[in-house]
Amino acid sequence: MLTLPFDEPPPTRSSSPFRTSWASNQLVQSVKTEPGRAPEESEREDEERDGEEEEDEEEQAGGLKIRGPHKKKLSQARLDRVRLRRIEANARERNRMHGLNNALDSLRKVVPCYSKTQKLSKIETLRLAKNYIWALSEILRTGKRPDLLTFVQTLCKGLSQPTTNLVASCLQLNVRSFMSEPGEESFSLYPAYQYHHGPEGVGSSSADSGRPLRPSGSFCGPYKAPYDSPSPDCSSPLDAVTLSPPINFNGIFTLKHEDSVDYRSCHYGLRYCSISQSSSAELGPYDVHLRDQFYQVQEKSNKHFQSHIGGD
DNA sequence: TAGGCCATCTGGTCCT
DNA sequence: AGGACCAGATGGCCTA
Repeated sequence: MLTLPFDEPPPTRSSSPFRTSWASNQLVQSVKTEPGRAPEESEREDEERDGEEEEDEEEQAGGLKIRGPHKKKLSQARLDRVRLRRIEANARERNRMHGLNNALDSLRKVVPCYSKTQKLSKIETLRLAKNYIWALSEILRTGKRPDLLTFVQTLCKGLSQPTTNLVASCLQLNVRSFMSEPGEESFSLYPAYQYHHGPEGVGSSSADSGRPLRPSGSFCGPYKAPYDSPSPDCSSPLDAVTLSPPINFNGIFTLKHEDSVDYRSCHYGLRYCSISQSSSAELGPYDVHLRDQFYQVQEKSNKHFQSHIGGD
């Protein structure tokens, strides 16, 4: 019998059959009885264990070689050693995957819409992170700030509907406003501004009324393609005309998080962004600021936006 | 109940 | 030889 050869406690998932066999700490037995283990493997090992004098019977089936090169018979001691190594390898693999999952958790915390209660799946986390990186890098590259809706659209490219919904709800956007294909009749935009202030505060889109969606000189001018280069998913930039709500997404969204995030500990994006003062000013409220400037700037930005809304 | 997601085991490959 | 990495297989859990 082996004791746990690993410094890490067993995984917490008690329902796993592997976990059960692991917890039982019955080395050989676990090898024999592990669910999910191909039965023929166990049989093979039994043969190997029992018939050392037999000449590789399992390698021949109807005259066809079904396994690799001729193998030497393993002594019982060697067999035990192989099993031990297998179990150690399993533990290492488990730890490796735990490390990978920890890294993914870290990633979840620094992409938009982090929530402990509604975790993004692994694949969605990676996709969102990729979109996020791409969008931020485009902002830095062009020095232009896209409007919120476009930013969200970019973030959601390639994401599943549920994740898209999550991002949208985090940003308090009407999902339909950016899920609809450009050109579709239903492509109306009801961003957070309307969400908060009602339709009268928004009016209709500038496409069907002469009235701009926001005061001139406000945060977002009439829509322009926000990015010069295609998105990572090779979609064309999405068309949108929108009014940007007072949401900061300089890597940090003002979101409806169930679990509030301590942004001071999440200085994602800020570490590796060194932007000039001028470009920083140009970027406006959504853009990357040095960490120690963040709260100050955010407050200013929101005030600025509020004053526009109030005066409209 | 099907499908998505996940944790784990496993054997193969590559590298040191 | 042994560790890291990878992909396939398997089975459990959860949700629509």
